[in-house]
Amino acid sequence: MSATDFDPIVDTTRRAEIVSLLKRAILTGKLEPGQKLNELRISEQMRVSRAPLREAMRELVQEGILTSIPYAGTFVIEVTAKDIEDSYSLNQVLDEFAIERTWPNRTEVFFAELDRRHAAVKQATLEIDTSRQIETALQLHGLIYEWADHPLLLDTWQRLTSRLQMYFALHQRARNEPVPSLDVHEDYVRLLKGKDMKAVQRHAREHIALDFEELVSFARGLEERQAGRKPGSRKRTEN
Amino acid sequence: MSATDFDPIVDTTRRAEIVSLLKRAILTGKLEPGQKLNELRISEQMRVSRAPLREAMRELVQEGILTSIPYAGTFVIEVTAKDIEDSYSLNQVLDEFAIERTWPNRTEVFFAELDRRHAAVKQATLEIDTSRQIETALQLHGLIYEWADHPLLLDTWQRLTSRLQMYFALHQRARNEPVPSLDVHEDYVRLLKGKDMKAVQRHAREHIALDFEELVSFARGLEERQAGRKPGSRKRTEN
DNA sequence: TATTGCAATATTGTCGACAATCTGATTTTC
DNA sequence: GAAAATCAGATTGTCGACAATATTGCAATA
Repeated sequence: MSATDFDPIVDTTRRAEIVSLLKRAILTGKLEPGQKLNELRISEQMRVSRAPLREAMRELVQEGILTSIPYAGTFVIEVTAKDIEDSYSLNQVLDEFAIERTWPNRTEVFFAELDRRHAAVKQATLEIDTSRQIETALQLHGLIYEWADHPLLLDTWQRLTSRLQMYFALHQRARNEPVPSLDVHEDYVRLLKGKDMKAVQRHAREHIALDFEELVSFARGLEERQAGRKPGSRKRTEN
Repeated sequence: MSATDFDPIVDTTRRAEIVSLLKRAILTGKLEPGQKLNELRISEQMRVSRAPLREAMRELVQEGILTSIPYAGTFVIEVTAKDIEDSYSLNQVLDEFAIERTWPNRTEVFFAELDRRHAAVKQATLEIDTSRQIETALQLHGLIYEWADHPLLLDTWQRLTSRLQMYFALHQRARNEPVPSLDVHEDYVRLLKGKDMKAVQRHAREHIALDFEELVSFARGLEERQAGRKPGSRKRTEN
């Protein structure tokens, strides 16, 4: 090994750029659920041809945040209360597993990173940009997946995270307040540093349940409003 | 609602066609791990332009069975023993959850389908085409996911299944025998019809463990042989 | 009036060609 | 002779144009 370790060069292809732009737009709620993505318009706005845009969209379809109907269009996924419930229940299962796997890997570096991310969460609560709060909270949460030494699990969770981030952003956008539960992180971090693995698992189960409670009821409200103007199943065409 | 319910029209786009062709080729082992996919060659063989082919490849990259390096190429994923172990451990976790979710949904229709798939497995053992055995076994196994009423879980499992199918196919291709454990399915089906959910979960944990044991040791062998000629990290170039 | 048929338009799917990048061999330089 | 520079070939990434398909509005019809 050489004296210094270098990170791999960033792959700078238009496609990758487009992916992150689109993803950001979707996860922050700038592109609303159900909205159609007009290829020509977007490619013109981005000053890019449709080829890399379409490839990027294929990726996001497979990632689960877009859905495509041949010859009809590609749309941001709709969000139902059941979607959120499902994400929640799967998240519970994965969390428990991730904690189990990460448990023996908690080195000093781990704890340092844990503190760093926890601080970032607390910092974000002071900022104006509410989406930062979601982002930092999810990053704190993701630590147990990154240290699980289980790429497949990490990948699975990241896919799930995309949806979670979208749900939280939607909620935040509708009401103008962040999802509650901020001091819970204190307990979470403290438990992760402790010796009782089961306690962390229990805590993850319960504390996250709180956040979701709010989300689900929010989604139910959304659905009822949607159901009201459902007949016709309109598709929005803007951007 | 009309008198009869119609299924949606099949979407027949070249891209979708290509996806299933490529996927089949990879999952049956016709395309080997590490192998590079030459876009021009494949597009000519399929009599298709590179655009839909590339889009199809993007999907499979996201699906996790291809990996792409910008300006270098797209390759079939390599298979390490750890990959298989990880797939196995995640599968265990998901199985337990799927069984729990499916448990209350076991209607008569479920049992009928269970028997049908079990029969298909037994049928496949008689056939020459060994890949059918893998396919039917995985389909039997997938039933608990299809009946879990949890699209996200199903999606997650299907992604996992792609890998599993690939692993089994690799094993089968190297040695010329199927993975053992055929009568285990008898117990599995019987338990699924019973009243003890925990028993099914336990059984899933243990019986699947057997299959994987063989796979992992097989992969270890592969790795050692690869390690021997590793220096240079050669990439195969044939189709 | 509701439904069907048809034309016009918009949008997605696909193609062939060009540009950017990598790879490997050859030449140059020390 | 070995390392660096250069160049040709091959391959991937991107582009603009065309083909296939869906949608919309209006007229025709019962």
